Amino acid sequence: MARQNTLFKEAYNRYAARLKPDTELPSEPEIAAELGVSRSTARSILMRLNDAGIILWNKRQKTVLRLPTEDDFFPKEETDSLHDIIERSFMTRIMSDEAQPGMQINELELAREIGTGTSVVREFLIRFSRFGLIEKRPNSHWILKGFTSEFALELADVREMFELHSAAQFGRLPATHHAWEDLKAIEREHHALLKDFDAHYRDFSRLDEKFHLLIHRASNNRFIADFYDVIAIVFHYHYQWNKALARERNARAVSEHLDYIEALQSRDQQRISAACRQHLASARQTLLQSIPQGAGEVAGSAA
Amino acid sequence: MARQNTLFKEAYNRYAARLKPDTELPSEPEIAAELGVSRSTARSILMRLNDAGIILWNKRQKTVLRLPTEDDFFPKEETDSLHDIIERSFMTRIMSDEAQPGMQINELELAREIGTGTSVVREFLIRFSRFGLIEKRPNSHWILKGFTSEFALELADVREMFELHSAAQFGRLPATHHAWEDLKAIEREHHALLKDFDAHYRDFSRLDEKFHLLIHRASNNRFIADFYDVIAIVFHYHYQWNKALARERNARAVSEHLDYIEALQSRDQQRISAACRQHLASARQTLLQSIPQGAGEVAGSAA
DNA sequence: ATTTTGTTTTTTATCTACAATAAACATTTT
DNA sequence: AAAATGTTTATTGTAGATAAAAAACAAAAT
Repeated sequence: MARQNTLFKEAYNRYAARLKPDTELPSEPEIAAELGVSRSTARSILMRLNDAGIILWNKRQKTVLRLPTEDDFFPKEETDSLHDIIERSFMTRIMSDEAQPGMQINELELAREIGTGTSVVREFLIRFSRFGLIEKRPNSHWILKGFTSEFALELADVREMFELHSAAQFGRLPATHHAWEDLKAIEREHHALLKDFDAHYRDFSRLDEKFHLLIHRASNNRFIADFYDVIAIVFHYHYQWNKALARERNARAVSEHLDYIEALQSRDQQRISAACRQHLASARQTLLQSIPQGAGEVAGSAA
Repeated sequence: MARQNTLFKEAYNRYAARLKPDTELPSEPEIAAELGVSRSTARSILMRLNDAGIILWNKRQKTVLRLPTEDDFFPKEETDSLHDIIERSFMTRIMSDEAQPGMQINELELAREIGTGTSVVREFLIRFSRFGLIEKRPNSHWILKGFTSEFALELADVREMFELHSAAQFGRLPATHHAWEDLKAIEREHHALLKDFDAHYRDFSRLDEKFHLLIHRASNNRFIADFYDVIAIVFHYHYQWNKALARERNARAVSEHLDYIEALQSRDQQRISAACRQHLASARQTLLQSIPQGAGEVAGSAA
């Protein structure tokens, strides 16, 4: 098959879930905009809802007849985009113990294991290469550089440069800028998390990402924003993978965040810089401690 | 056809050009290593050299009979890799006046104009997107963000952060490190350039790239190294494109480079930082001055 | 006159096939 | 035995085909 209609299925599920009984649905362009898809896809969704007897569709009239049942939804396996499937599958492999730095990556083999064509895998690898974890030998294979301590150090260095810059910019934002409200909201979320920390400390990673993203946005720089994707993906899989001492780590990070937020709100560049450094230094520590031991010592590609 | 044998042709030309009359050629693996290709490709080259009567090849015996003539070489158009062709073609379009920021990029159209398949164009665009000049709308087209003043400013900001960091690292390199010799050599090249500046100032761009690359290498950071590709490509096409005032610009840059080199050699972090800032500030100026006027304002193309 | 729906066209995402190239294996030569 | 050559196999790079999705165009309804 040339292409899976996962977008349609995913959007269908999304829309079906939010239907309210005995209501009228808006116009096609409006539905499309709500779902973030084209009108063609929106129409396909309406058509299927109509066929399933969930709505009655006649030109402008679109009446919800009943709520969808479990059976009306597409199963979750069918709604993942190919790109997400490959990313998950690939990251799991990269973070596993079998993955040794210096290892070759075989496009065809990867494609077969994931159950997809080679071109998608290929395009994924090209996109993924900007994360610095793999490298291409032209006319030949990819090489896994691996999640090594060198990687973590290089990542942390750039992160520090960028975040110091962004945090300084943040401190210069005019008082009317909406980022200040966003920061307040994030501060409240931190306090809420602390209220019942034992029950909620696992939610910290989401909040962490949100906080740093807000800061990086202040830089208004596409290269910094793009680099934040690298950090986000590394931390995302890193959190999933290394759960030891999560409670202590997160507790420390929350308290550092609160200092950092306070410093930002003071708009005192000295304080901002100090709080930022403090937090990033301990984030660096955390990342380094989670590197699989022995990684980096294997096969330092000579060729 | 599935694939062009441009690698073979390019390597053939390269090898034919360095043949010396009445000599014996080394073993196949040795030739392959010299050319940076696989033994299969090296053998194809030998086979063709033999067929053309340029060498006599019998197992281990490979005697050069005559030097290749003009006709023996493949024409230059046939030795460019597809990737290079696409890059050139695409950069020319991007830098041209017709290219307005916000414009859509059509894969199929690009492929047709370049005379190639869509997959190569697609993969090129994915790779190219890290330069921050284009952006993808998922399930839809690419958008040209364009060579605007925002782009130049964002690029210059990151460049300054990275180069200050790298230059500081450079200053800490042990005296035995070969980078110091490389720096000396580059210093000499600058002086040589100055000797007959009017005749040679156009060679400066090559030297400029070499100099900054040397500095960035000291950072030993893959993200900084990767980012330098962005700078290099922008400056490469920028130099080609904006030749006005080249002499003055280059004269100024050479003198700044010499200060910068001296500062590095002093290993005094204060001096290094000052010289680096000085030079990057004027590089930023230069880049900004070369932005096509009106870029960034999508609608009206002023006369 | 603008918005909505109906219909058609264009473009992207993905798969498959195949030549070029690399890599592996087998045989010969030193 | 080690290195070189000869031969076969595996993998990448690229083109072309096709379904999904977006976009454009046309007709109808407010």
